[in-house]
Amino acid sequence: MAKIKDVAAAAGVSPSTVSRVLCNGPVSDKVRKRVEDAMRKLDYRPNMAARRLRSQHTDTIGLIVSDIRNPFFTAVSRAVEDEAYRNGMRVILCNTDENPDKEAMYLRLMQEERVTGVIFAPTRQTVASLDPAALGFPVVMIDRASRDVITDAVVLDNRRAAAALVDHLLAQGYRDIAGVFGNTSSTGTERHAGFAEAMQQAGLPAPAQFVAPSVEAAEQAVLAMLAAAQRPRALVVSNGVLMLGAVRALKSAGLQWPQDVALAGFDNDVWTELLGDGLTVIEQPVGEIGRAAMAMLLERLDDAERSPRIVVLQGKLLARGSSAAVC
Amino acid sequence: MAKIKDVAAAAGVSPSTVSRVLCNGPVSDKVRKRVEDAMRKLDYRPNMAARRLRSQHTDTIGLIVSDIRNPFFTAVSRAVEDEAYRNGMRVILCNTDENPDKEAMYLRLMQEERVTGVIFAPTRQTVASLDPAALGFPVVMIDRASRDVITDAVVLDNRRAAAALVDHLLAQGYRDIAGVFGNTSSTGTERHAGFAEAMQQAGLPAPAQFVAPSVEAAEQAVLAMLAAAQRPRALVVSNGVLMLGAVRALKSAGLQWPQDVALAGFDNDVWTELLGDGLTVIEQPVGEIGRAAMAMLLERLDDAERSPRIVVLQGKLLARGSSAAVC
DNA sequence: ACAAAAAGTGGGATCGATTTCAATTGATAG
DNA sequence: CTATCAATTGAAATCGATCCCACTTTTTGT
Repeated sequence: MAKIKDVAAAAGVSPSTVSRVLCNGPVSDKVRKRVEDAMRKLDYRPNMAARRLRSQHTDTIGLIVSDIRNPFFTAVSRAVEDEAYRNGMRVILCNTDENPDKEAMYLRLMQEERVTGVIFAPTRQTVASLDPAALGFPVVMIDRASRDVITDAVVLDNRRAAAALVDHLLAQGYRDIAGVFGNTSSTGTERHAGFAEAMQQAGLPAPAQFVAPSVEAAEQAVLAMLAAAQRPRALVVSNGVLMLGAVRALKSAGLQWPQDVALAGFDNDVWTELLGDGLTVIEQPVGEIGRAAMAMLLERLDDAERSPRIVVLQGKLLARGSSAAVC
Repeated sequence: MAKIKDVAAAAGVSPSTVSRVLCNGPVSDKVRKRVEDAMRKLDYRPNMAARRLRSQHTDTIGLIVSDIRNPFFTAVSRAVEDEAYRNGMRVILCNTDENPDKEAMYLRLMQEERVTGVIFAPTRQTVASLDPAALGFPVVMIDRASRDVITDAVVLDNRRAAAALVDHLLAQGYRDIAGVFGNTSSTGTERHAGFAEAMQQAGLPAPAQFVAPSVEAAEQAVLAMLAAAQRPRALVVSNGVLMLGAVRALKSAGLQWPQDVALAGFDNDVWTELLGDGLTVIEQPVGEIGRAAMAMLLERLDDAERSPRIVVLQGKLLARGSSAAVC
């Protein structure tokens, strides 16, 4: 494979000059053309490892999420990658399965890669123990954020969104409402807070379950809730993955929604509108979240000193059949 | 940030020796421990760019798919990444949107990265024009493959699977069966072939539509088919994305399945089992596809000379309500 | 106990680019 | 026509590791 020296020789210039046309340095048009021709002729491909080593910037960002199969993260990832490539950067994607050990390992990996920055959806545990300053690269958190702001972050207004679901259910006439929340992320905590607050404001108890963030865990939990002495009349579910579990539980218990149990949750996954008359959900602006995260990262790279900020985006309530008022 | 020289100095050894403990070279236990302590003390992180440049292997693979948001590719990606990280390799993910220009651009990028290998789901157009030998790295195709084998590949037995769907529908008593297929990938072509063959064997006409691989395109096409003078009694749909379009079309046309139109397709996406009594689909072994692709790549790296092979995996027919016999 | 083989270690070249600095060329002004 | 300055270009150092080779130390066999 041709290297820069070969191109230089073929074009009758020095390697420095070739490098300059590569980096858009000052080169006369005549020479530039000659060099570009030589590159084409030799089918030259600059060696990224060499460039990165010498130039000390990798133009690579890390994207660390729990599981790319979660449609929320799938959509965010796609947006992040589009933005990244548009800005000439590469993306390294990591799945942590909400496992703090994997998170630590991938953060370490990011250091070895000397990434320009990282977009990260951390577990609560990691967020509590993380020292972003020691990492050596800026971090933008997504979906989840630390209580006391230390890094940039892009999150949904989770409390408000959860409260909106509750208010909607109340308006539809439901009273016995229970909640199911993920137990590993701050998102679950926040949504629970919004749920509890809204219920309290209505003078109602706010029974809630915290479960592992998997379909199976949610299914089990919801099955148990449905089998309880007095089953809730409506369910608020903290995210799309758990919602899938809830739907499975209802189906296997032979229950209908909203007739037997109303449903409302998060994430406008493609299938939610197809089920019966649709599931009522808070739609998250997934594309915008990814783009905003990438934009914040770029701004941070421009100005390392500016104080960390949190972008809070609003969800959109899509009221559908699963929370319809029962006659 | 500490470099290898600093570690060497701190441990009182030469850089060569530090490198040896990094690469599991021959080092006495005593010295190894001293070096590891120094690494810890200095919080040393090897510079990947430097290692890659010097060692001439990047331990990086490219994964080029049309869209990570397609659940099929999401699942395959996850499997590929798990395997890759298990083998100490990194993954660069690229979305091409079935666009040959983007495919070419990403392949070029892979060359610049000097990737160890690439796992690639190409469009028909690219597969036809691709010269794998000129790329400089091995390619394993997934989901799609060239007619005349030039590279390793992992694919589904598409003809058989499509035929299985047809046979199933026939067995359920359906006769007027139409097909909807993607027009950019060999997968669509193959599945159509299986569909047409099976229909022909039954002495039936095999009306088929080829559409762009998007939900919207499928929705439009199916709407048109449903509005036609004599609408088909059953639909075979070539993949999960198109199936979503078909379902939307049926819904918006106010038609029920299987009462008005039976449905059968590909990809056991989570939601397919939740819709009514479930959608009949061919389940692809998505995890296995990813793992097999990664395994083939590793084997190829071991032995560049062995002749290319294609791994053909079988799909599994999940007969559900959408293709039930109507009384 | 001694020769031969193996294991461990260090020195210095090297991977392929960018960057710094100095040199050259060309343009402009006086 | 020459002095000045800006625009191009080249030479050589450098990024941070690995690898080859030579040298020293230890182990093994007899």
